[in-house]
Amino acid sequence: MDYSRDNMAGLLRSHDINPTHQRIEIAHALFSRQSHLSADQVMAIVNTRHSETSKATVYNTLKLFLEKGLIREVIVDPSKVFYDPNTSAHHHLYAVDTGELTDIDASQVQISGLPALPAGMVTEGIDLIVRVRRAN
Amino acid sequence: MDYSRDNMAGLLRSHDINPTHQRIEIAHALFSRQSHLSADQVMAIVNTRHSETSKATVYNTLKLFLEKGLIREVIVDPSKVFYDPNTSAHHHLYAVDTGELTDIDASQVQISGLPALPAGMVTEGIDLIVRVRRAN
DNA sequence: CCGGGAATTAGACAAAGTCCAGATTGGCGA
DNA sequence: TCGCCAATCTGGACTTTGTCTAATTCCCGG
Repeated sequence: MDYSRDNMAGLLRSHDINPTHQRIEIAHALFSRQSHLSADQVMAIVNTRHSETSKATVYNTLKLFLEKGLIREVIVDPSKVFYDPNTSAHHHLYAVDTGELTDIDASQVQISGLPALPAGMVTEGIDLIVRVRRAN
Repeated sequence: MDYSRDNMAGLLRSHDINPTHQRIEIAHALFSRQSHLSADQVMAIVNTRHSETSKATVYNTLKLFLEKGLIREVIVDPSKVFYDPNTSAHHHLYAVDTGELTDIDASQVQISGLPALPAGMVTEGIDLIVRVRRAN
């Protein structure tokens, strides 16, 4: 995959997002790493050289990417949300002591026996989180 | 089940927790309702008549109950943690628009095909969250 | 070059949760 | 019963994550 800045513009456009400088930088930070980042981490990466992007823009942009289905939100730690550039079906392995977050491919995993949804409700997503820690 | 205040003392003792006034009130709030409460909600319930328990104590006590295995933590909403007096195996159904959180009995649900854990790691728990919203 | 809507910004603000030093409590031995 | 001591509780300052707003900047079509 090509995650160069140049290609980010196309990616954004294909998701109906106006590609601006800041948005390209933020997309690049997430996609070139292919890892789970918090808003804080994204801000730090984007502003390494000199301050370029404000906090408000980082939060707004991440929310926009989320709405447009470009990235996913992973809620495993009460203190911060992680953003995941991998939107294909997958689950997560969370090391509670180190805070490390890894993907689990969903194609091997089967979940069966879930009860029917309450009437008038639709599933927005199913999150499966395996919490692990060092054996002592 | 008897979730009277009198019985809370025994419950706490059986989990190796010194039963104090405040701890009994907090346990009573959670267990008599059998529902998922946030720290804020616990504090509001405990202090309905007149202020009796400080914020610090509520947070400390919930953390203590958690360590001692008396309650569980449910992380579904980035803005607040819920505490669950039901520690038997079960999953959760989360209505993203209303914030309502319901239990899913785990006995009917099967999860298969999870990959082996990394060496030296043990599972602390598996959280399965079904996110739903109103169909439009 | 100009006007206007979209995007960005700094900084004030809000809410959840943590921390600390001092005050209170309650159980126990004398 | 009394006084002591460790455990517990407290108010309030503080931190962190995230939101909001009003003012500015950017960019594009004409």
